[in-house]
Amino acid sequence: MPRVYPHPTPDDVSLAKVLFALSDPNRLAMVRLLATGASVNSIDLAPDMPKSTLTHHTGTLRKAGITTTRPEGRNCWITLRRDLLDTKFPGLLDTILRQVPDT
Amino acid sequence: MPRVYPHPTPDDVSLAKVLFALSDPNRLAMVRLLATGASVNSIDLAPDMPKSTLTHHTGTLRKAGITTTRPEGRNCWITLRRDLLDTKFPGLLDTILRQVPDT
DNA sequence: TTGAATGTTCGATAATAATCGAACTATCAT
DNA sequence: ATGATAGTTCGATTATTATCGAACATTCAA
Repeated sequence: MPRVYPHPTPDDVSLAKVLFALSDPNRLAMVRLLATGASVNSIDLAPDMPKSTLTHHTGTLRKAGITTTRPEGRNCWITLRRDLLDTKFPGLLDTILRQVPDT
Repeated sequence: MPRVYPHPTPDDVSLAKVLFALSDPNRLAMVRLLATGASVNSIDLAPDMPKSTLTHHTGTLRKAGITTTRPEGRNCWITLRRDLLDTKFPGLLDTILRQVPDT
């Protein structure tokens, strides 16, 4: 049975959950790596993070509506849901990605 | 001894903490009430909330750099730190306040 | 088919946060 | 002074989240 990753529909995406997901430094760093729009192998989002912790964070981002997860072989390709986020929360992503990582 | 409310300097305000503070529905609702820029009596930010819980949330917003708290008599006047937020995270507040409360 | 690699799930634990009553301080009105 | 009011602090409890090892499933390479 292949792996399946549910993604919330736009109506199910709430601002509070998006903000919460982005408020974790680990996840914020992941989102920055996805800023170009390219698909990134999940393992490259946090190479030094324990596997189960990585799964936790990628799942949090996905369930919040921030990312898509596409399985391919043994890997997961992660992308930003820019279209959804820009439509639903115009400017939010741009504002957040404009920040330098530390601030 | 009069009450004193420490406010973080701009350099001490981090995006992650701001996002976290805003990710709570109660606090997000408070920020919406402050959107006009007017000072709001703290009690009016959540009239039905227990006092100690209200103190907790107003303190979280203040320590995150989102609001100012100015004591006057027995009351506290709360304002949005729009200047700081717009300078440090341009567009963030506008984006968030543009949203309808439920989404 | 065997073994290695990737990711998930489960379970336990630690850390953090939310909630709120009670006691307290400060302030104001009378 | 006395009492009422607003807000804080403290402490306890509950809820949520983060972390991560171990066992497991899936996929791929040899």
